Amino acid sequence: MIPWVVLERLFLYYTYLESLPPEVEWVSSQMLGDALGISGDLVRKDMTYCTTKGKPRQGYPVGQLRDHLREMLKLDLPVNAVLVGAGRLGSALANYPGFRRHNMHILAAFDVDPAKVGTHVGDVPVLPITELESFVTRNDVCCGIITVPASSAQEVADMLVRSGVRSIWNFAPVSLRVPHHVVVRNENIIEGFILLRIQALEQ
Amino acid sequence: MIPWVVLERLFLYYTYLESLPPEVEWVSSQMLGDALGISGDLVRKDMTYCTTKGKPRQGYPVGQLRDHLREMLKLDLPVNAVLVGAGRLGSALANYPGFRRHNMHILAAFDVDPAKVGTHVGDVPVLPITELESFVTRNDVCCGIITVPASSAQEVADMLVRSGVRSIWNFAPVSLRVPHHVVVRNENIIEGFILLRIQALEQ
DNA sequence: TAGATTGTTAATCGATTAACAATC
DNA sequence: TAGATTGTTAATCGATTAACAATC
Repeated sequence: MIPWVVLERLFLYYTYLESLPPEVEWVSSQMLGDALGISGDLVRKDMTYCTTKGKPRQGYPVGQLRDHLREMLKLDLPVNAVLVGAGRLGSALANYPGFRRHNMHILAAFDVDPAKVGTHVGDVPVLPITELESFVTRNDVCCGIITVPASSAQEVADMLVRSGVRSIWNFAPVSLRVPHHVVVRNENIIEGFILLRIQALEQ
Repeated sequence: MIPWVVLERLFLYYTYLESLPPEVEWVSSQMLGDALGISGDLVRKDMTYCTTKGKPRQGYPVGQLRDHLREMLKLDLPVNAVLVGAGRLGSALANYPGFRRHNMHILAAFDVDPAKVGTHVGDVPVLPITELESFVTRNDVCCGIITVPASSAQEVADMLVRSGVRSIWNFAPVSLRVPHHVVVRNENIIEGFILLRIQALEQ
């Protein structure tokens, strides 16, 4: 119901509020916006999605707003995920401290390489890809993270869909085809770079 | 001049055209769109930014369009970059094969940790952070990639700006403040996850 | 009180979709 | 020719910005 663009900004607000020292009790739309490169107008508009109300001349109550955003973004709800592809990127993600802090639990990584099976990436065990589907089904995994090469990404996505995940986070540089009930987010690494270089070269 | 959203899609088109077998000589807007989850209408609209023209009943000439997109996106122009932060994510990026394929050269990585200095991530040498500014100035580096923790990201960004990079690709979960002439792309890893979990949980 | 800041409505802007004549 | 597909214009949609009355 809340548009994605708004959700993204709500999460930015949340992160910023978390970073404030505890003695800061009020924050104005202007302050919030300036810190994040967003106009104060837009911040106030976004706030209409929150039940937390501001006060003229004071702004918004930091603690209350932060807690409310935390609830809206469901940050307290634990979510189980698996990683497919235990290469360097997979390993980096498995160890990303932000995940645990936000109640995101990567239960296992899967790989085709027999040399990797049985090892760990961080403290995440690497299992054979053949066990992916039964593992997902048994462990209430709702999110699959794809960090395999582009050539096998679709195949992995199909396996994840079959095993019942509701969302896929794709780091392979391809567009995945999945049924409507599965949400996909493409994180096309190279694309960011291309855009940056174009911008930088044009100046 | 071409809007970012369009540039992103042009790159998707390019990637798709590259993946086609050589015997495919023509591609219609419908085909292109279907493969990428984009409407044919929008594909044709995007094509108005290209000088390559399509033909009624045939579509667009694959080879010509691909070459033209390659030129528009300046994929042949080599670009030098440096990596700041030689942790797991930095290491994953240093070894990402797509960069070299797209003429993106990561010349060096920088880190504060003396244990890392002198080693390599992939075939990229790790240098002390104190040498960052002089290295960037001497080697015509136009892009800095930040993979340090959030707490030191702004400091690193300031160093990069001082040394004259024109673009910054930021993987730390903070909003960076930089002058107008520097382009920043934030790749806030955790944000993608948060959005996915909300979508998946709401269904 | 005066002034800062909210909450909300109206105006603007830009991107996508729809429609359709032109064309091979 | 008939039909598929382009290129382009108009309509729609949604997001951001501007404006301003309400309020503490």
